[in-house]
Amino acid sequence: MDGPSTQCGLDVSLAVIGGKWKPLILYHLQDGPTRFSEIRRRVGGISEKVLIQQLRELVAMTVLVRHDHHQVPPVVDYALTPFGETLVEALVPLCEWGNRNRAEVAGMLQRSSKAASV
Amino acid sequence: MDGPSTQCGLDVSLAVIGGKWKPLILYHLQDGPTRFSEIRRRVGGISEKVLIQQLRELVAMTVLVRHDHHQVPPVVDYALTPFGETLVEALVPLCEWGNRNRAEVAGMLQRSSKAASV
DNA sequence: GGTAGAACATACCAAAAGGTAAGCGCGAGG
DNA sequence: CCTCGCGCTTACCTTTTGGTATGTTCTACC
Repeated sequence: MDGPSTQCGLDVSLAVIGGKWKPLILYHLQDGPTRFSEIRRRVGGISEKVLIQQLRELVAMTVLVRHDHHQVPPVVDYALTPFGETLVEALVPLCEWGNRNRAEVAGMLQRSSKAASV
Repeated sequence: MDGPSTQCGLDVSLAVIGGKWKPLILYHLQDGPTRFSEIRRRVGGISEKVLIQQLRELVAMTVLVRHDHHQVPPVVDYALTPFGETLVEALVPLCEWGNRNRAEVAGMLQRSSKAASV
């Protein structure tokens, strides 16, 4: 039942980084292992529920590893796996594209009255 | 009101290629101007309503141009703009990543019982 | 005449994604 | 003792997204 859409790898990537937050989360994990609350602060605007959800999914895809320090109060951090790092690298051009065209895109979003805080 | 998420360009890119279909559509337009019905066939699995919707948005973002041949029955085609081509280029690594890891990711999706026709 | 196909529009619906709010066990700090 | 913060969980609700079904205009084909 493979549809004709199975020729390009984008469907695969989208299955991994789909959603509003995953790419952002990965981006903010580039500097090494990061604690849950720190990720939350860095990403900004994401709710705890959604963040955990996304982190779990990324861990399930072996893009991240969760490290529980077994302390109380809880100390847990998340880090990119080598596999995850290859993903982040594939994400870089898109990130740069975004930076290059931030102003332009922001302007367009405004004009189509879909204004956001971009 | 800029949140801390405004440092990386991914939010901008996501604003343009967000959604389940846009990256696929762009991919399938690489070979030049393509007619509506042909895009639909190539992408596969997308409904007319959604395709038109996505195409309109991409046109609004000046990623695509719509060319109406003013014929009846209707003949219309869509093509990447130079701007759109830069986007597609930024998408290439992600596409390659997907192809390299198709099997692995497919396996993981299965194991997490989220099976799809990937 | 009936049908098919082009490129849409429109109304309505279901599913998914995301958001809000509350609470939990527990230790540190006031 | 009260509260805060940690890393979650749960229940519930709203928004977004995508999908289905149908209709439209017109031409070509059988």
